[in-house]
Amino acid sequence: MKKPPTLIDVGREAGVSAITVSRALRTPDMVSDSLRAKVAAAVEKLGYVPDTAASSLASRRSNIIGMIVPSFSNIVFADVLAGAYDAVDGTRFSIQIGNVQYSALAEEKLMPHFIKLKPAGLIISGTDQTSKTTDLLRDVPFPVVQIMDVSSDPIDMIVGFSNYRAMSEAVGHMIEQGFRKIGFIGGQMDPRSQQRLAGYKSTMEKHGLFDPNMISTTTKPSSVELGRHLFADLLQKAPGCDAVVSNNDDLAVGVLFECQRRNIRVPHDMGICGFNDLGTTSQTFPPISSVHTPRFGIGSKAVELIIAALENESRNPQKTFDLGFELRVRASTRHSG
Amino acid sequence: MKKPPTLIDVGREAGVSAITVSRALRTPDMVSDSLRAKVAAAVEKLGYVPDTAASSLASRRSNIIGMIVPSFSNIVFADVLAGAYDAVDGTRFSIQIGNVQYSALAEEKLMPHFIKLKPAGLIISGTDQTSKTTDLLRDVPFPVVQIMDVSSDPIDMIVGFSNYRAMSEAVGHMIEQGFRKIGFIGGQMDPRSQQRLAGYKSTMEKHGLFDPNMISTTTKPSSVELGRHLFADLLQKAPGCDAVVSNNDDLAVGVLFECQRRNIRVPHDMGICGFNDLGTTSQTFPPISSVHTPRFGIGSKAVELIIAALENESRNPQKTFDLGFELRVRASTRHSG
DNA sequence: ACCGTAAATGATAGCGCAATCATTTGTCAA
DNA sequence: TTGACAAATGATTGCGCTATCATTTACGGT
Repeated sequence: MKKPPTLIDVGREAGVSAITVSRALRTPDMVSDSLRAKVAAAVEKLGYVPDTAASSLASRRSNIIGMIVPSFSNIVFADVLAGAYDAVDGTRFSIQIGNVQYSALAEEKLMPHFIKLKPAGLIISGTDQTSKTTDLLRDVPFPVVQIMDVSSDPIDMIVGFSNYRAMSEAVGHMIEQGFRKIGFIGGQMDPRSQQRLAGYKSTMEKHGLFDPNMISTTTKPSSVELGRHLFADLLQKAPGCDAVVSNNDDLAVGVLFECQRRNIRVPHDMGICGFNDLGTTSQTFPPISSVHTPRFGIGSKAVELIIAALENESRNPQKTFDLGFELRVRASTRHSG
Repeated sequence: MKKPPTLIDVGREAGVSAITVSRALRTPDMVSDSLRAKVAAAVEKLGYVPDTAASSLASRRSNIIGMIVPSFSNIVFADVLAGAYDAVDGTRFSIQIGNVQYSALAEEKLMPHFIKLKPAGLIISGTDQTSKTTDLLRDVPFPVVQIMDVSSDPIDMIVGFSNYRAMSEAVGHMIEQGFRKIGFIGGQMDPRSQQRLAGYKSTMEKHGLFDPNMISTTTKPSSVELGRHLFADLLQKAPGCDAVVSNNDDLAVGVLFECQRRNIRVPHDMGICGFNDLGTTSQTFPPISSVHTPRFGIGSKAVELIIAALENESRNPQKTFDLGFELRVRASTRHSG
């Protein structure tokens, strides 16, 4: 294990000083063409790789983009992560993930450590941070992007869609299709899911259809199995149910399976609408309607905003980026047609 | 934005020197009880958080555990990540994830950067690194754990299960149940999936049942939709098929949906067996048999091995950790019974 | 040729911490 | 009480890089 080369070694190889090499690598248009070529050759020959720790220490900033996700088991965040990683690919940035398991308190505890990384930017989920977290983040010298939601008062920037309107539209569609006793089931009732529930509630109320017995939720993590149980629970509390909307696709798939088991015909006897459009719902028999959400795009957009904020002196004045949603109507909610 | 406190500030607050504070925090049993208490109070009062960049630079090592995964979209790795994050929780270690999209070449390119982090350890998937990657990793001053496989010749340590034996057992079970024309479908045919295919092939051959027409694979990412297509393809190539095994659960779920659509009765007309037991297969109607794999356990064990290797001077001589698998027999393969 | 200016490169110092070596304090046997 | 030794604490230095300031070189107008 001989010692890896430093800037000094590269400089010696190229016949220049270390600081010049540093410049050639970080700000290539500030040096001459010939130098750039010499340095590139020396880097290649020696296999030089920069020391990020030393760089961070000296420059008082790192190329890490911090990303705090509530969970790995929810495939929703897998897509967001994929988008984020896609956007850093080929740049000098890298991503550091923190997992806080849907706990705002865990997030608060994690925050000082992420801040101490002097990251290029930070991505966090939703708008329901603790006030301590919010206070910290409002005073931080790097861009902060909240994701998966929209808000008129973001900490800094926010990229997402309106959970409230998305669910409202889904419920409106089902009412239009002639469903009347539409139940709501929800797992992992985090703040975004609460907004979906609010959208459900207000739309039902607007049509004089709301009945609190038609709601069955839990804080347990969402899963196909949970969907079956919540649906069974719902049928017991509100036997006349003719449709279900859920706050996540896996619940909706569970409802379909339970219907198959009980010989409940979909959509004739029971309409089903999922949320997020995670891929399975389009493949079931019958296919299940769902609200498609731009998860990958949210991840990549969040990263792009951070990189852009760093490069442009004049920050983009736009703070809220609503990437929208799209109701994908499938057989499971075609009642009247 | 006043400057965050350093060890010197904490030392001043506690009435000792900076280096003593450093010791009190890193090696608490080398200092007196009273000092430990004083330092803890000062840290608390000032809100001191260590600077990882400075620490890494000075100590020539970091507390980062590198983890290279082939993909985020495959839920298999979400579980592994969850296990790994669970195991670092409460320790001084953190995880840095690299995503290489099933490309050994991308992995090779990423490797020098991960090594330059001077990580506490590195976790990589499978045993099919490029020879350059292997050479690099054999000469590295930190523990390396390969996961998702077993091998008699790991780079350093390996945690997983035998993909070959797992699939062999699944196929053996189906033969035992009276299925004869058992097809194999596979998406994302990475090296582990190739081993599963090999297990299928050898077991079929052993019983004189092998027919190359009953294999339908692709390198496209596994999904429910892909399962439907591969199954349709299989039925065309081998119309007499009476069962299917897949290299991943989502394919198996797709097969079930396609059977429902075509009015093929499961298991009467068609047996189905999945792989990984990702949660949905146990909930379908009928439930689908699958091979349960210890994904969470693999992630946590890999991290624990790295932490243990760092703490014990005498490294554990055991290098291979076979965490096993478990065939979960469900209705979809109960043919004879 | 000369100066002024811009472009290109260099020298120095310090980021915050831990490795290393040095010193002080405490403890106990004889 | 003293000396020997261990335990506890301190001083110095440098990890590899970049911020900052300083210097050299290039070049065009007069």
